[in-house]
Amino acid sequence: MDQVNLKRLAKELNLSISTISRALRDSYEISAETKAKVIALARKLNYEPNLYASSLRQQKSKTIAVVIPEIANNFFALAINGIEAIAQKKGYHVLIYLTHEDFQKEVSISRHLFNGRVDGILMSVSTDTQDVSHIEELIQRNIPVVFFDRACESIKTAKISTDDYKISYDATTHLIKQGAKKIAYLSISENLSIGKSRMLGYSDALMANGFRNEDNLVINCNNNSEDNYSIIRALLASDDRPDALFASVERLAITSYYVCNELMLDIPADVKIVSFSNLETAPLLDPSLTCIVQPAFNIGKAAAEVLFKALEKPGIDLLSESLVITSEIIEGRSTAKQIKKKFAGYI
Amino acid sequence: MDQVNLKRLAKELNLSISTISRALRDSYEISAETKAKVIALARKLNYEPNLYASSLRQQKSKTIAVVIPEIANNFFALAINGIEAIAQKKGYHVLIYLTHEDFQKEVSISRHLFNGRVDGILMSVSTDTQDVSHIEELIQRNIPVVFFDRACESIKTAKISTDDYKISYDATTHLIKQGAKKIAYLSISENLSIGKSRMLGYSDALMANGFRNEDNLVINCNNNSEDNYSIIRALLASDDRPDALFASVERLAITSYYVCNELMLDIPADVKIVSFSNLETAPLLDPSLTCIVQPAFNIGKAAAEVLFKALEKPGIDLLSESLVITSEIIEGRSTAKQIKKKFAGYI
DNA sequence: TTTTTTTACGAAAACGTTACCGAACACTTA
DNA sequence: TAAGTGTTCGGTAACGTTTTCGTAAAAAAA
Repeated sequence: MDQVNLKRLAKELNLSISTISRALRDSYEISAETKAKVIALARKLNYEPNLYASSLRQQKSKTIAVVIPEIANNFFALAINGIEAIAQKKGYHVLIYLTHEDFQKEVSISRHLFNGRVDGILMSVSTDTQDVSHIEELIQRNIPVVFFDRACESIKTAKISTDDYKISYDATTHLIKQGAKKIAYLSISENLSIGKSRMLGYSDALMANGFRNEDNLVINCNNNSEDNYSIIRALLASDDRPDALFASVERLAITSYYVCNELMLDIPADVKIVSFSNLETAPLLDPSLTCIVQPAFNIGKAAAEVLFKALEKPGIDLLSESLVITSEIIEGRSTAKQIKKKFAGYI
Repeated sequence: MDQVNLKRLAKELNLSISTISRALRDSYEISAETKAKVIALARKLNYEPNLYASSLRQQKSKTIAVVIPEIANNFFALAINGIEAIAQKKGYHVLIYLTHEDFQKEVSISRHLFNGRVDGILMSVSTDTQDVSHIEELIQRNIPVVFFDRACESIKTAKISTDDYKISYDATTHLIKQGAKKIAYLSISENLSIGKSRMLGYSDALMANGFRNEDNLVINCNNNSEDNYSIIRALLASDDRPDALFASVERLAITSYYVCNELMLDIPADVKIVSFSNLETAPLLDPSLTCIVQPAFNIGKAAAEVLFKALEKPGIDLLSESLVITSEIIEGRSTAKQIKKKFAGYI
């Protein structure tokens, strides 16, 4: 019996297990001196409560899950940072699950969470999630789910998103102002709510600026980076190639840079590029990239805060806790008007 | 009673709880037909075992912890990817804890893990970890710990690292070959084992190439990015500034790029830069960055594999499972010999 | 036939914690 | 004095699972 548990403490102090438990939880039923003795011994022996026992007993785990498509992506990494900051403050543990944009994996992960593994879930769905019954089942089982960034519209719960429509509209308008005549939109998925909003912002901006319907040039990319390279290469190698790209996610912009390098296309003279991105090095790229920067850390924080609100007040109407946080366009040389000309200290 | 648990299944099938349990675990004591009935109902009701109950009973949790300094860092993000790949294959859950390079937080996290919260731990220590008693206590409590990248030398357990000494030696030699006369080493911590190895590789390479002792120019940076900016700015603004920087971690290289931009210093003509880095955009930077690329994904995978080996065979000698994986130098223009001259398609 | 073995299941005890129900004791109040 | 009240603690039943032990009934061996 070298385990440090309540029984061990009780035996050493000649007290009952329940007294020890209450002393450690600072119950009013225990005298100050007893509490002091118990706490002193607990500290001395490095007592840590067995989370599994107390979770089983209390039917709550002090743990939340974060389900995201990928982690090698600045947006999600920063969001996790925000989530973790709140969770650590609240004394919660954070489980990370990666779907790798695979719907089946997302379902399988959700099923693992069906039975009280976690108290709540923060989720950004994968690109090919259409059937949402696995998420509905979670909610039915009283496990609150809060979406951040990528949400399922049909599910009535909190969604922490950014102003995707407006900022896409603005970014497209920016491209037009900078002289772009033919703008391609690089899409990853039409299923995603954010995909829809972003694409709509793009096409509405085109219409508002006198473009015609046939100018709506949506290029469907996917989750395979080699495929995407081919797709974008084909696009930019064609005779009537666009003179501007609007990348709906960061990695499509990066791929576009590589393609431009290979095809010896000058950014921004031949092709202007704007992208959703949280790249720390965006200003250091050649040329610096015009980004739509989402406040990833704050999105994570906000999502976590809403989730904890739901955990503290069960039965709260989560749908009405939805939040829209504004993004920001950081201009780089990748959408500059003039012929490319470099000088140090730019940006 | 809308909970789906063994009792519920037992009642619906008129069987005992233990029979249900054994049927689901495919025990030889249960007839094929009973098993079939149980499994069918379990599937129909979306039964998922309560992890807390079984963890409590079995004294193991099918969960591992990953303790790292930060997550908004490509190296750690990729390492987690590797870890998660193995964990998901083995049916394990992954808890992420961030220390934010704060020793106290590392201790507090470790203490949380003292009592069976996880079956094993993968750890990359924070820069200011010197006292390692919290880690030793974990091992004493029979929780295997495997270090990756940043290890504590004094602790006798598996360390998955890269060839830091050799690759630093090579990188420094490369700088010298490219014409660098005065090379500064940007350090984050002398405590860290990897810090020591990297620094030693640097200084040994200097000595081997006829540099003198006083050429050993080690600049101590820290975890505050503003501090680092000032430190590097002071270094590069001085009259006898170095003509090359060896950044021991990625973010110091990025900061150096920003400083060079501000001071209008040309990379590589005025200052050459080489850095440990897993930046996906390194070849796209202006100029492209010469990187020491650590195989982050494989390090994570290898560390997880060693940990699972220990979990499957308790009592294994972890120290002898240590592994050294080789890094690779990817040359960019940031260490080019010639005066800066740009052409498309480079790299 | 009787005895042993095998098959297939049930009862119950754990795992460590929390919470409900008392209960002894001192003290106050009617 | 009797009844109520507050304080401080112990006993015990859960939480859902796994596992040891026991035991009927059926099958095999004697």
